[in-house]
Amino acid sequence: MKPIRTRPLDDKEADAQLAAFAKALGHPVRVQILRMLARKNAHKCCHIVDELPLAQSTVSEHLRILKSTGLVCANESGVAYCIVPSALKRFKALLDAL
Amino acid sequence: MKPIRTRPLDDKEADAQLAAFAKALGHPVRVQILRMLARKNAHKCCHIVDELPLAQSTVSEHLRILKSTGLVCANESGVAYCIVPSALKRFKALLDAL
DNA sequence: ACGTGTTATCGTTAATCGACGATTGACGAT
DNA sequence: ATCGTCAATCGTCGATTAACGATAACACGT
Repeated sequence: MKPIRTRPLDDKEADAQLAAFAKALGHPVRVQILRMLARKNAHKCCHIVDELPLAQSTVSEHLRILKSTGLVCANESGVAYCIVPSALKRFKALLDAL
Repeated sequence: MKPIRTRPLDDKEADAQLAAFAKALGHPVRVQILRMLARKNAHKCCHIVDELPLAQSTVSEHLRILKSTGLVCANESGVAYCIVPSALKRFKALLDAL
Protein backbone atom coordinates (compact mmCIF):
# COMPACT_ATOMS: atom_id res chain seq x y z
CA MET A 1 0.00 0.00 0.00
CA LYS A 2 1.63 3.16 -1.15
CA PRO A 3 1.05 6.41 0.62
CA ILE A 4 -1.25 8.85 -1.10
CA ARG A 5 0.67 11.23 -3.25
CA THR A 6 -0.38 14.76 -2.60
CA ARG A 7 1.53 16.20 -5.52
CA PRO A 8 1.64 15.06 -9.15
CA LEU A 9 5.38 14.47 -9.11
CA ASP A 10 7.84 14.18 -6.33
CA ASP A 11 10.55 16.73 -6.29
CA LYS A 12 13.16 14.41 -7.63
CA GLU A 13 11.24 13.73 -10.81
CA ALA A 14 10.36 17.37 -11.20
CA ASP A 15 13.98 18.34 -10.67
CA ALA A 16 15.09 15.92 -13.33
CA GLN A 17 12.49 17.14 -15.81
CA LEU A 18 13.25 20.77 -15.19
CA ALA A 19 16.98 20.14 -15.41
CA ALA A 20 16.52 18.29 -18.70
CA PHE A 21 14.53 21.13 -20.20
CA ALA A 22 16.97 23.69 -18.90
CA LYS A 23 19.93 21.77 -20.20
CA ALA A 24 18.39 21.65 -23.64
CA LEU A 25 17.96 25.40 -23.57
CA GLY A 26 21.40 25.93 -22.11
CA HIS A 27 22.98 26.92 -25.38
CA PRO A 28 22.44 30.22 -27.19
CA VAL A 29 21.99 28.56 -30.56
CA ARG A 30 19.20 26.36 -29.25
CA VAL A 31 17.49 29.37 -27.71
CA GLN A 32 17.78 31.11 -31.04
CA ILE A 33 16.32 28.14 -32.87
CA LEU A 34 13.41 28.01 -30.46
CA ARG A 35 12.87 31.72 -30.92
CA MET A 36 12.77 31.27 -34.68
CA LEU A 37 10.15 28.59 -34.28
CA ALA A 38 8.20 30.74 -31.87
CA ARG A 39 8.04 33.54 -34.40
CA LYS A 40 7.10 31.36 -37.30
CA ASN A 41 6.44 27.72 -36.76
CA ALA A 42 7.37 24.94 -39.15
CA HIS A 43 10.80 25.95 -40.29
CA LYS A 44 12.62 23.60 -42.56
CA CYS A 45 16.03 22.59 -41.32
CA CYS A 46 17.78 24.11 -44.29
CA HIS A 47 16.14 27.42 -43.54
CA ILE A 48 17.45 27.30 -40.00
CA VAL A 49 20.88 26.46 -41.32
CA ASP A 50 20.74 29.53 -43.56
CA GLU A 51 20.10 31.75 -40.57
CA LEU A 52 22.98 30.43 -38.53
CA PRO A 53 26.74 30.53 -39.05
CA LEU A 54 27.02 26.82 -38.45
CA ALA A 55 27.45 23.67 -40.46
CA GLN A 56 24.35 21.69 -41.36
CA SER A 57 25.41 18.78 -39.23
CA THR A 58 25.82 21.03 -36.21
CA VAL A 59 22.37 22.50 -36.62
CA SER A 60 20.96 19.05 -37.06
CA GLU A 61 22.55 18.02 -33.78
CA HIS A 62 21.03 20.99 -31.95
CA LEU A 63 17.67 20.07 -33.40
CA ARG A 64 18.13 16.52 -32.25
CA ILE A 65 18.73 17.73 -28.71
CA LEU A 66 15.65 19.92 -28.77
CA LYS A 67 13.64 17.03 -30.17
CA SER A 68 14.92 14.65 -27.52
CA THR A 69 13.44 16.81 -24.77
CA GLY A 70 10.14 17.08 -26.57
CA LEU A 71 10.32 20.84 -26.91
CA VAL A 72 10.37 20.51 -30.67
CA CYS A 73 9.14 17.93 -33.14
CA ALA A 74 8.87 17.34 -36.84
CA ASN A 75 5.47 18.31 -38.12
CA GLU A 76 2.97 15.91 -39.59
CA SER A 77 4.42 15.98 -43.09
CA GLY A 78 7.85 15.42 -41.56
CA VAL A 79 9.52 18.17 -43.50
CA ALA A 80 9.56 20.96 -40.95
CA TYR A 81 10.20 21.59 -37.30
CA CYS A 82 7.63 22.87 -34.86
CA ILE A 83 7.48 23.88 -31.25
CA VAL A 84 5.53 21.55 -28.99
CA PRO A 85 3.46 24.05 -27.02
CA SER A 86 2.57 21.63 -24.24
CA ALA A 87 6.22 20.88 -23.53
CA LEU A 88 7.12 24.53 -23.45
CA LYS A 89 4.20 25.15 -21.17
CA ARG A 90 5.35 22.42 -18.85
CA PHE A 91 8.84 23.87 -18.80
CA LYS A 92 7.44 27.26 -17.83
CA ALA A 93 5.27 25.72 -15.16
CA LEU A 94 8.17 23.83 -13.62
CA LEU A 95 10.25 26.97 -13.51
CA ASP A 96 7.41 29.02 -12.11
CA ALA A 97 7.01 26.47 -9.34
CA LEU A 98 10.41 27.49 -8.07
CA MET B 1 27.09 58.82 -25.26
CA LYS B 2 25.27 55.60 -25.69
CA PRO B 3 22.54 55.20 -28.27
CA ILE B 4 19.01 55.00 -27.02
CA ARG B 5 17.89 51.44 -26.77
CA THR B 6 14.45 50.90 -28.18
CA ARG B 7 14.11 47.42 -26.77
CA PRO B 8 15.32 46.23 -23.42
CA LEU B 9 17.65 43.76 -25.09
CA ASP B 10 18.17 42.60 -28.61
CA ASP B 11 17.49 38.96 -29.25
CA LYS B 12 21.10 37.98 -29.24
CA GLU B 13 21.66 39.32 -25.76
CA ALA B 14 18.41 37.86 -24.53
CA ASP B 15 19.33 34.51 -26.04
CA ALA B 16 22.67 34.56 -24.30
CA GLN B 17 21.15 35.52 -20.96
CA LEU B 18 18.45 32.93 -21.17
CA ALA B 19 20.92 30.27 -22.25
CA ALA B 20 23.21 31.15 -19.35
CA PHE B 21 20.38 30.87 -16.83
CA ALA B 22 19.19 27.64 -18.39
CA LYS B 23 22.65 26.18 -18.44
CA ALA B 24 23.04 26.91 -14.75
CA LEU B 25 19.80 25.10 -14.05
CA GLY B 26 20.67 22.29 -16.40
CA HIS B 27 21.73 19.90 -13.69
CA PRO B 28 19.37 18.14 -11.28
CA VAL B 29 21.52 18.90 -8.27
CA ARG B 30 21.44 22.60 -8.98
CA VAL B 31 17.68 22.51 -9.40
CA GLN B 32 17.48 20.72 -6.09
CA ILE B 33 19.66 23.31 -4.40
CA LEU B 34 17.54 26.10 -5.78
CA ARG B 35 14.44 24.34 -4.58
CA MET B 36 15.89 24.04 -1.09
CA LEU B 37 16.58 27.75 -1.09
CA ALA B 38 13.11 28.48 -2.39
CA ARG B 39 11.59 26.57 0.48
CA LYS B 40 13.74 28.11 3.13
CA ASN B 41 16.13 30.84 2.24
CA ALA B 42 19.59 31.29 3.74
CA HIS B 43 20.88 27.77 3.89
CA LYS B 44 24.41 27.29 5.05
CA CYS B 45 26.54 25.35 2.61
CA CYS B 46 27.17 22.57 5.14
CA HIS B 47 23.44 22.11 5.52
CA ILE B 48 23.08 21.71 1.78
CA VAL B 49 25.93 19.21 1.81
CA ASP B 50 24.11 17.21 4.47
CA GLU B 51 21.08 16.90 2.22
CA LEU B 52 22.99 15.67 -0.80
CA PRO B 53 25.01 12.54 -1.46
CA LEU B 54 27.93 14.58 -2.71
CA ALA B 55 31.28 15.74 -1.46
CA GLN B 56 31.50 19.20 0.04
CA SER B 57 33.76 20.40 -2.74
CA THR B 58 31.26 19.28 -5.36
CA VAL B 59 28.42 21.12 -3.68
CA SER B 60 30.59 24.18 -3.37
CA GLU B 61 31.22 24.06 -7.08
CA HIS B 62 27.51 23.83 -7.88
CA LEU B 63 26.94 26.82 -5.64
CA ARG B 64 29.68 28.69 -7.42
CA ILE B 65 27.94 28.08 -10.73
CA LEU B 66 24.62 29.27 -9.37
CA LYS B 67 26.30 32.32 -7.92
CA SER B 68 28.04 33.11 -11.19
CA THR B 69 24.70 33.49 -12.95
CA GLY B 70 23.35 35.68 -10.19
CA LEU B 71 20.54 33.32 -9.31
CA VAL B 72 22.00 32.84 -5.87
CA CYS B 73 24.20 34.91 -3.59
CA ALA B 74 25.71 34.84 -0.15
CA ASN B 75 23.58 36.79 2.26
CA GLU B 76 24.71 39.94 4.04
CA SER B 77 26.45 38.10 6.85
CA GLY B 78 28.19 35.96 4.26
CA VAL B 79 27.47 32.71 6.00
CA ALA B 80 24.46 31.49 4.08
CA TYR B 81 23.14 31.25 0.56
CA CYS B 82 20.04 32.97 -0.70
CA ILE B 83 18.02 33.11 -3.87
CA VAL B 84 18.17 36.39 -5.75
CA PRO B 85 14.50 36.93 -6.54
CA SER B 86 15.10 39.50 -9.26
CA ALA B 87 17.34 37.12 -11.18
CA LEU B 88 14.87 34.30 -10.93
CA LYS B 89 12.14 36.66 -12.05
CA ARG B 90 14.20 37.71 -15.02
CA PHE B 91 14.81 34.08 -15.92
CA LYS B 92 11.10 33.38 -15.84
CA ALA B 93 10.37 36.47 -17.90
CA LEU B 94 12.90 35.50 -20.56
CA LEU B 95 11.41 32.05 -20.82
CA ASP B 96 7.87 33.36 -20.89
CA ALA B 97 8.86 35.61 -23.76
CA LEU B 98 9.38 32.51 -25.84
C1' DA C 1 46.97 32.49 19.88
C1' DC C 2 44.84 28.20 19.13
C1' DG C 3 41.66 24.76 17.77
C1' DT C 4 37.32 23.78 15.42
C1' DG C 5 34.10 23.92 12.06
C1' DT C 6 32.97 25.75 7.58
C1' DT C 7 33.81 27.08 2.79
C1' DA C 8 36.78 27.95 -1.34
C1' DT C 9 40.24 26.50 -4.31
C1' DC C 10 43.49 23.33 -6.65
C1' DG C 11 44.78 19.32 -9.30
C1' DT C 12 43.24 15.29 -11.45
C1' DT C 13 40.31 12.12 -13.88
C1' DA C 14 36.51 10.35 -16.61
C1' DA C 15 32.67 11.72 -19.11
C1' DT C 16 30.10 14.79 -21.92
C1' DC C 17 29.58 18.60 -25.24
C1' DG C 18 30.10 21.32 -29.45
C1' DA C 19 31.77 21.68 -33.73
C1' DC C 20 33.21 19.97 -38.08
C1' DG C 21 33.61 17.19 -42.55
C1' DA C 22 32.31 13.08 -44.74
C1' DT C 23 29.07 9.79 -45.56
C1' DT C 24 24.59 7.82 -45.83
C1' DG C 25 19.70 7.86 -46.43
C1' DA C 26 15.30 9.61 -48.09
C1' DC C 27 12.46 11.68 -51.46
C1' DG C 28 10.82 14.30 -55.69
C1' DA C 29 11.50 15.68 -60.19
C1' DT C 30 13.28 14.75 -64.63
C1' DA D 1 16.79 4.79 -62.85
C1' DT D 2 19.73 8.54 -61.43
C1' DC D 3 20.24 13.11 -60.20
C1' DG D 4 19.80 16.92 -56.87
C1' DT D 5 18.44 18.51 -52.60
C1' DC D 6 17.89 18.14 -47.86
C1' DA D 7 18.39 15.94 -43.40
C1' DA D 8 20.44 12.42 -40.22
C1' DT D 9 24.26 9.93 -38.65
C1' DC D 10 29.17 8.75 -37.92
C1' DG D 11 33.86 9.51 -36.45
C1' DT D 12 36.96 12.70 -34.66
C1' DC D 13 38.90 16.49 -32.19
C1' DG D 14 39.48 19.94 -28.61
C1' DA D 15 37.07 22.15 -24.86
C1' DT D 16 34.23 21.92 -21.01
C1' DT D 17 31.92 19.68 -17.12
C1' DA D 18 31.25 16.94 -13.00
C1' DA D 19 33.14 14.64 -9.50
C1' DC D 20 36.52 13.70 -5.99
C1' DG D 21 40.24 14.23 -2.31
C1' DA D 22 43.56 17.23 -0.48
C1' DT D 23 44.68 21.49 0.97
C1' DA D 24 44.23 26.32 1.97
C1' DA D 25 41.64 30.20 3.78
C1' DC D 26 38.42 32.03 6.80
C1' DA D 27 35.55 32.85 10.92
C1' DC D 28 34.54 32.27 15.64
C1' DG D 29 34.61 30.78 20.37
C1' DT D 30 37.70 29.71 24.20
